[in-house]
Amino acid sequence: MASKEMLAGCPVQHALQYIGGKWQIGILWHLREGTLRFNAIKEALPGLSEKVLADNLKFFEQKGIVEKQVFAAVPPKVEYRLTQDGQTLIPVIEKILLWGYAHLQDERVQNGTLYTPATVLEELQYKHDISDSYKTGAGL
Amino acid sequence: MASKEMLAGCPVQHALQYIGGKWQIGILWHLREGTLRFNAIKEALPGLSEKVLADNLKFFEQKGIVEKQVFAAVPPKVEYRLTQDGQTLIPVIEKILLWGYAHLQDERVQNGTLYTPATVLEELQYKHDISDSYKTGAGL
DNA sequence: CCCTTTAGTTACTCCAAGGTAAGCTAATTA
DNA sequence: TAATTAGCTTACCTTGGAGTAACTAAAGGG
Repeated sequence: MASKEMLAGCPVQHALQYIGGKWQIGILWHLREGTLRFNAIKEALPGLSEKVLADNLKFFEQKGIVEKQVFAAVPPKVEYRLTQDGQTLIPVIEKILLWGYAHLQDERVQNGTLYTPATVLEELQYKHDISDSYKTGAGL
Repeated sequence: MASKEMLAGCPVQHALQYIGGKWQIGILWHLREGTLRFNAIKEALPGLSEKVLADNLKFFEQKGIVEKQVFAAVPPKVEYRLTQDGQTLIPVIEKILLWGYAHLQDERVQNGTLYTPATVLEELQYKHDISDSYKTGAGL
């Protein structure tokens, strides 16, 4: 994270440190509603390895985006939650997610992969598909 | 672009194809208000090489995000503009940019690098600094 | 005594995004 | 005749984000 050759002070490159990684948005998104244990995040994001998750959480913690709470127990229990600062990223991520979802549908419509009329989708999508999948985390 | 191992159908990874690259947001942002020639984009983004710009424009064109118009002339004249589809990314990018700008300021305030009271900034920033730098492209 | 559990760490590899530099075209200009 | 221009392409190299797998601690259960 935080590539060496970055234009200092560029808001784009700054923001990309937090949301440009393959799993960063997914991790933050799943933390949006509360506290999660390490394994809970991992299981919410199939394909995400322990190493990458640990790396990302360490980065977020160091940047004040995520808080870590360690319980003295064996086996270990560690909880992660967004800080107030971290919460500010959620509306940004929402926008990205909405675009991704909508554009994915458009692509399928043009491919003929999706056979539901686009007009129906436009009605449904924002009221049903998206809010549902946001709640369940499906597709993330 | 479009990494091989991508979870098919994941809206996050889909969106990151378009905004996750180091220069993608910058390129799209500078095209937001109209048509630009190849070199105009290049000069607007110091550090961006011709190869990377060409690669990105080719990707965007292929994906229907950007339109290319070639004029039969020597030396060549080529213009790029956002498609309607491409325009849908601008509000997303705006959100990212605003967050990046604000968070950058917060960082400086905490570092003591920035000596203007935060309360003053909150008033000014969204009405002056940001809209100005957006218009001039400063910091991109 | 060994297995399981959680939350990691360490060592290693890989690949593609990105950076660097040179070459190309063909008409115009000095 | 040589340089300049715009918009690329090609070849090459570097880097770091991400993937894989093995290893760890310490308590509790079978």
